[in-house]
Amino acid sequence: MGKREDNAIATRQSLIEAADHLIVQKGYENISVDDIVKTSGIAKGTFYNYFERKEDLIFELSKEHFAKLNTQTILSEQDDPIIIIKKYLIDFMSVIFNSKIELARQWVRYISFSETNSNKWQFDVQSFEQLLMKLIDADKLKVNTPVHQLAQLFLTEMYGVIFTWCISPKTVDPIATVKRFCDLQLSALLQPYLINA
Amino acid sequence: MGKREDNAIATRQSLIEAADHLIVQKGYENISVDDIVKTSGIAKGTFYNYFERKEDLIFELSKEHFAKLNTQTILSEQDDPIIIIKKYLIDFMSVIFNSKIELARQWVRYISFSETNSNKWQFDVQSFEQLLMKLIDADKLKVNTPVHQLAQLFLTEMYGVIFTWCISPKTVDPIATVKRFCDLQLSALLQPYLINA
Amino acid sequence: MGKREDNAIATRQSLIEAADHLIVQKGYENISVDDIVKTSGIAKGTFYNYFERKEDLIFELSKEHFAKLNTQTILSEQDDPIIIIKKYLIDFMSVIFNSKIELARQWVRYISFSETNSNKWQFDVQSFEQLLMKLIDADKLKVNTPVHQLAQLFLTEMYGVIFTWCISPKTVDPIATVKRFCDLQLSALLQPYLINA
Amino acid sequence: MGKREDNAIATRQSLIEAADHLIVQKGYENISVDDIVKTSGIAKGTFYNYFERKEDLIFELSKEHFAKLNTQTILSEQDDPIIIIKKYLIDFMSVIFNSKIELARQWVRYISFSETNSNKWQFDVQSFEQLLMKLIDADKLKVNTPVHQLAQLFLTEMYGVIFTWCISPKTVDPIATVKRFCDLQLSALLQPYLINA
DNA sequence: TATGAATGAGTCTTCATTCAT
DNA sequence: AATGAATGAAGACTCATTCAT
Repeated sequence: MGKREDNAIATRQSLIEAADHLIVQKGYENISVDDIVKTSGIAKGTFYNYFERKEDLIFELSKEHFAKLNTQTILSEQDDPIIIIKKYLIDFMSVIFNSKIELARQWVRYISFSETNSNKWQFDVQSFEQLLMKLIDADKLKVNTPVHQLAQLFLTEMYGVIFTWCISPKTVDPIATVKRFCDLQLSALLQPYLINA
Repeated sequence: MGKREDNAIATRQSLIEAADHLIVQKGYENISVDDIVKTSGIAKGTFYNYFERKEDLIFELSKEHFAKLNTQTILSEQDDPIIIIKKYLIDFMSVIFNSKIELARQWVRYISFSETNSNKWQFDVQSFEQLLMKLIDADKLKVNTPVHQLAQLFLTEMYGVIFTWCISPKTVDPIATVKRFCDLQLSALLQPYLINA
Repeated sequence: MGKREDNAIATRQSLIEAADHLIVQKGYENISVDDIVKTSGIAKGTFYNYFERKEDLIFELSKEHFAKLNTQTILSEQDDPIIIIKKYLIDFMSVIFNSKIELARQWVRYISFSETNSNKWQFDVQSFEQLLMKLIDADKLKVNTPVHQLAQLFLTEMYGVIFTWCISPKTVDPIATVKRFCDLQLSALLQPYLINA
Repeated sequence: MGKREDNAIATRQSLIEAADHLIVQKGYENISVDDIVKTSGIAKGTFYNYFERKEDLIFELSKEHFAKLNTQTILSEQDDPIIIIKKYLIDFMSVIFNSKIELARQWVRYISFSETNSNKWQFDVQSFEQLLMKLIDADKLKVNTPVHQLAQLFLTEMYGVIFTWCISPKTVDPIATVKRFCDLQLSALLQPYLINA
């Protein structure tokens, strides 16, 4: 409501943005509260009015941060489910590819840090499951499609591409790899579950 | 005659083992030289007789770990190339699975840190290429098999499995995932290149 | 209203004073941040709120010391330029002599460390040049007096005295040496440029 | 006698030379026993067979080191004592000037470190006293010449020149300064003690 | 005598967190 | 709610010295 609340929200946002900015430059492990408050121009004490511990901001951040990497599930009006899925996967990879590789690396490092960071993975699997379920609802896939299994399988491939890209950006082209994956395997994998119009 | 030399080697080994032990418990970033020397019962100064900086030990460790994670390419006397490949991939994953998950996590974090660590990936791809070439030589695959492409594809999947396992060990079962991958996709992918006896 | 600011200034001053005190006792190279904070009763971390590195405090100190060592050029109402100059040189030396010898030593070591510390020397030469020029203006020295040359000559002698005093305080008496220098050489050196009333 | 003794002397010398070499590069305070033994290729333990403590070598070194800066008192067959003295002083300064300025700086820093290092100064004063006494013996100076006083006075000037050269090598030309000093003051100072042939 | 591994006190520096203003 | 000075534990690294071989 009031101006005060707005200011408070703005302050909080400043801190998050500063941290976000710093993470890309220095990596998760190497940002200090000092860095954050200096970058945001906010007093150190103020930081602790908003976050009980540094970790809290990091957690907050991961939500903000990886939201950027989330694909919008837009079910195109396309007919062919294979093309729909291919588009989805390419979009998914594009979002990551278009971010800087450093961001992707930080993400890999962060996400593999501990089980508490598995949200993104869970979320991605669920999103893909939803896509498949929409396709089922739209009578484009059979009701017995093993939604969860396929989602895991596809996402595993996606994560593998991201990972190997981080490892060897010169020899791995993420988008091309996804395209190849789709062309080589998609129809084979989905064949049993397709409903032919 | 090498009592002193033996002791020296033992000391060095103690340090490495202590570090190795601690990494599994606390993770890469959270082990201190103090921890290491206390665990190994060696004086702090001694540490620096063996490693110029803490990083050097970490590097040393990574090398050991990488070595551990290398699969022996043993071409079994099996007939069916699909079974041979499946066995190879399962062996590959078993080596990693049998190491502690913390070790795998450290490896993921380390390997994704920068391009300079891409050797393992290159090595793994090459190893798999060699397997495929052996199969070609043994007249089990056609000579036009796209060796490099397939190797990248399979290894990407493997790396994806490792990665997602690190992220979400409770929902991902690496060995089962590899088996499922093989069952669902191997024959489809290799079909065009199989030579039927 | 500046209670906090006042405290901060006091803290900073405590640190400087503690360091100053320690330097006299132990010498430049032998004081540690630990010593300083223990002496001043301030927490170690606080030190680094005020000085980015130990060196910075040392530099700060040098500035203070240099300031202390600067002689006030007060042109006395004396008639005889020789007496005026003698007084000036004795004053100059007294300032240094009255500081502890350790301080002088630190100064010698600091100032000779590199060219970047040559300000004090330049400043001293200029100050003496100004004295001579005032004497010219007051019609006590001829206008063709080689101001710069004489200034360098005299100051070289002064610096030599300080240096040898630091080396051998038992055999060198700085004030007496300056007096002797004046008595033996001043009239001879200035003779050509004196204006007799 | 034996080979053993020779070796021992050689080892000792190696250590001194290595330290000597390092001092010019890194300064008195910054050389470590480690540096010394690495440079000389001798084992660390061996160092302590020759010197009880690091300081002992430093002391040893100062003797060797500054011996280099000692002028050979060669009484030329010149007639005029003023010219003889001038030549001596210029030689004195040349030795220092011809060494690198860094060496001179180290020397200034070292020599001013504490009273224990006053040998060089004492030695220089005595050498000059000897010169003056030779001139008295040769009937070129009167027997009532204040040998010690003049020696101190001249050497103070010399040390002043060295010191200011270290401080401001760009504005101070040691040799020229000595020449100027001699030309301006030598005859005036010696006048009372000259014996005219 | 020569060796070099072992030692541990000591050094600088960082940083998350607290708290009086 | 905002501030920023104060804190002290913890970290990496150095180095003169000892001592068993």
